Amino acid sequence: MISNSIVDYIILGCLSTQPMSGYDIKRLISISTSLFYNASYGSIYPTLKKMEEAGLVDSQEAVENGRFKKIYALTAEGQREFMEWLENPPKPIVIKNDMLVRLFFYRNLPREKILAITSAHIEQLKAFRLELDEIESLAGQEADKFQQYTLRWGKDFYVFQIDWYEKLLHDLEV
Amino acid sequence: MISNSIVDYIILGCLSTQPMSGYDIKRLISISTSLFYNASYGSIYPTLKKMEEAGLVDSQEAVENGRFKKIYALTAEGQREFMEWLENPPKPIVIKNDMLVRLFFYRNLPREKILAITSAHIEQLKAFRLELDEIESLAGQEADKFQQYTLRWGKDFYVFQIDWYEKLLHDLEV
DNA sequence: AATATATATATCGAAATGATATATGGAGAA
DNA sequence: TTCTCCATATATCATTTCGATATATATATT
Repeated sequence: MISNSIVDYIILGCLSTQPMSGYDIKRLISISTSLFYNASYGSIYPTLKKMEEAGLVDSQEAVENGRFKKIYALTAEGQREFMEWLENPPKPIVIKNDMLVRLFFYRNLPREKILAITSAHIEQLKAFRLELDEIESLAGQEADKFQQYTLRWGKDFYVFQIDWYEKLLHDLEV
Repeated sequence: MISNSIVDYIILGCLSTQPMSGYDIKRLISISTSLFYNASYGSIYPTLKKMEEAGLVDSQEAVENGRFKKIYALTAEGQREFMEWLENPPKPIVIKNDMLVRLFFYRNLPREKILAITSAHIEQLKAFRLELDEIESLAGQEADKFQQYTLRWGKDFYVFQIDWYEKLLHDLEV
């Protein structure tokens, strides 16, 4: 394999648990890694095709509930490639944080609008924080120790953000 | 303007301080927003061209230290567009966190390798945390209150991460 | 004089996103 | 019953973005 995109390895990792379809992978990602690494259909399906050509996965067409399904499974080569990747050190984090970009330029905005947007943002963060409890009750049962750690990270990160913006609000109000 | 990429508004925001070139914008981003929103030349130069065609910026060719330079400035329309954007609520955060993806799959990795990678990751985070002090001494003088807040966020976020992984390390060691 | 680094613009291939197209099965309402 | 809506499922398309590289000149270092 030439490319080394992280999405490749998320997909291999999903298949290391059990064989599944592209749709299943997308859904699994959305209730597990999407918080800290998401992937779209537009990257999952071409990646599966590419990795099948490279011999890292193989597919088997199946009919489930009358519906056509293409089940992908790890090959020995794919398993080897995944384990090799897992031993490597991680790349630095990449963030796209719209709220902080706006904050960076808020000198241009009247105070009351800043307060309103910040308050609304805190409510948004609290809602996302609560969604994680739902995800936990959905996926938490069969999650292993490490998967539970990453869920914990998500919760802690939202608490960090909520606290941070509440402190900002307090600073701006006095 | 049809597109609404955040990068468009980072560029407009940079130009709202003073007229500057694409290279200047890239450098300014790298010591300010890059931590929470980065942009490459491959997006800055085409965006400047697009926005000039849309009438949001205009350019003026100049020679500085014998070198050719294309200085972009905000138009009244660009200023208006930027202010309008600034009043809107932010989009949700997007993260690409390689370390957490790996952690998610660490059930497959021997314990001592997990400990080694985590320790190295903490050292990385500490180094990035220290780089922010350098950035502060570089850009901190002329930074306004809001720009200082975003720098503070960066520092707090790295401290959060360092604490979090140190706690993880402790959990895994006992 | 030679080499490396910083300034500066620009573009390219590869990858990712967000949206949409297509199609079927099942649930519930009219 | 039939109609509509939603979930399942695969796939692709236009647009955006990244990371790398090409090109060229000025300055600093050796």
